[in-house]
Amino acid sequence: MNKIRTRFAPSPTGYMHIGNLRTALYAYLIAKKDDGDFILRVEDTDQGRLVEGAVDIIFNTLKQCDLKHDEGPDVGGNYGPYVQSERMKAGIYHKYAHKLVEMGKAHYCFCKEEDIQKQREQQGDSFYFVDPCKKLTKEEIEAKLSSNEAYVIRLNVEPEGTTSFTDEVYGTITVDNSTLDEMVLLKSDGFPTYNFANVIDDHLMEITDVVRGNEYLSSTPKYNLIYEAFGWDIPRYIHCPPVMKDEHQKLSKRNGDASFQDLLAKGYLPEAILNYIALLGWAPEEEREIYSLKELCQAFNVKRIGTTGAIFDIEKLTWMNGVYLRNMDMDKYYELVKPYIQEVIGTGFDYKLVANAIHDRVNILSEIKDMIGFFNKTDDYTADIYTNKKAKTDPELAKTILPIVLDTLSKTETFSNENIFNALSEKAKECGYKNITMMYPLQVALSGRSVAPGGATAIAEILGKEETLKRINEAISRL
RNA sequence: GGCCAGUUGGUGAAACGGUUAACACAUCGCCCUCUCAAGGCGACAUUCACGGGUUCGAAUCCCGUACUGGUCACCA
Repeated sequence: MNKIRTRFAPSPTGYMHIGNLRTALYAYLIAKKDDGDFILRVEDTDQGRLVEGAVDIIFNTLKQCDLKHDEGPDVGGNYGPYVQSERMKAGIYHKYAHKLVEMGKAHYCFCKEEDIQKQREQQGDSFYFVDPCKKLTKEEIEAKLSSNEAYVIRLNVEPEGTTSFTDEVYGTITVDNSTLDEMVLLKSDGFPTYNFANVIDDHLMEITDVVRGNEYLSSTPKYNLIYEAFGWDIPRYIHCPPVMKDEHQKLSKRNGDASFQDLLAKGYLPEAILNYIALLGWAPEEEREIYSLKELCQAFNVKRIGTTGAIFDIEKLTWMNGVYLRNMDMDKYYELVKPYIQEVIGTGFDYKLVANAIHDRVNILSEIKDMIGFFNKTDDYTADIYTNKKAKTDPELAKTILPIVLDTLSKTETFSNENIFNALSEKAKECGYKNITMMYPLQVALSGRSVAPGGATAIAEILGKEETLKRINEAISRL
């Protein structure tokens, strides 16, 4: 069996959105599952729609996701992407288009846009373009060519019969040839159409498995006609269901929907994003959802790709991101979280202790900011937040509790979480309070919040004895 | 409009003719607990878009209807 070769073939027209990335992921996984090759090819044949920097975004996104491609032109010792506009300069597409004309499988067309429009108006809904240029004699064509008349090259298609192909996901699909038009292969600006360049390159690059979005499902027979015209083998097709924004709309860059870059900026991890999107439209055999890229390579199976659009659910991604953060090696976690913590509280506090305090509650990195703001300065609050059902506390009780806490802590020598906790628990027992009745007012005094990360004693440790006592005093004076 | 495809809970989904219709997110309870989380436990689709068939038996097979999406470019 030939080595599996897949490719990701985006056009550089903007940001990389999640649906795109998932297609890249699937292409990668399909190749890597069988130790095959993954290729990156930029399809920039529409010069009008190019977006500055889009190639870099694609390139960097794949890099950040660790979706490495296996070959490409040499760029400073690394593999760059194949770029179709570069390949065009070498005359590849031009050559193959003209070869098809020689073979009698394609023809020159000199029609203007108005000519086609006219037919469209005459025929109405059941429009099928009949190209008058097909009847041109050799001499007429030569004459037009030598007078530099603009032309395109169109594939010859007989409108009789049917064409069918088998997609690995959607099964066998048959269409009427009368629905297939004589598509343009080479545009009048000399560029190949996407369809044509795509087929030529897939063949030349020996792509065995074409992985792409299901919007190409209905044009696949047209591609096959090109393969057949050349007498080339048709690849396996794997059309992926769309990733949706909601029930009706696909995820798109135009609406500013979740792009990979946006998610990164919000503090989602590439590994978590990849893991999550793998599950949109594909289901593993095992009852498990957390997979590293490597594990995904093993577990992936084309047969389990679904056929329905999947709605992108940021809540589940958020949960999964939290799982990654919690399961991560602690040193790695500290490094990751350090800049977010220090951005808010500077270097005055031990960032590792803060990191520990928020470890179980951070799902996305951008949440950290709001979580720890009170370390700098106690939040503004009103006394009514001392009222807590579970702790059975209220502002009145706080007036008696807080001085006890102050007294206890001022006598605590080694100001560690454990020591503080033990001292306070003991005191609580002595006074006949539940722990929480002591702890909750302390938390409020230190943070100004009814909800704070880590627990009151952990906060006290981080703040240090001096600051802790100061804040308790302030709190008492406010009551 | 023609053609192609899809339709299991709020969401991702499993099930390959016979199960109480898995599992996960979300939601809601309870437990644990120094708040919130995290963790543990439990609840949550009398039903698989609808209507007919086939079958002892259908979410699973067949037909029709409805709805949704895709596609009909010198865009990808």
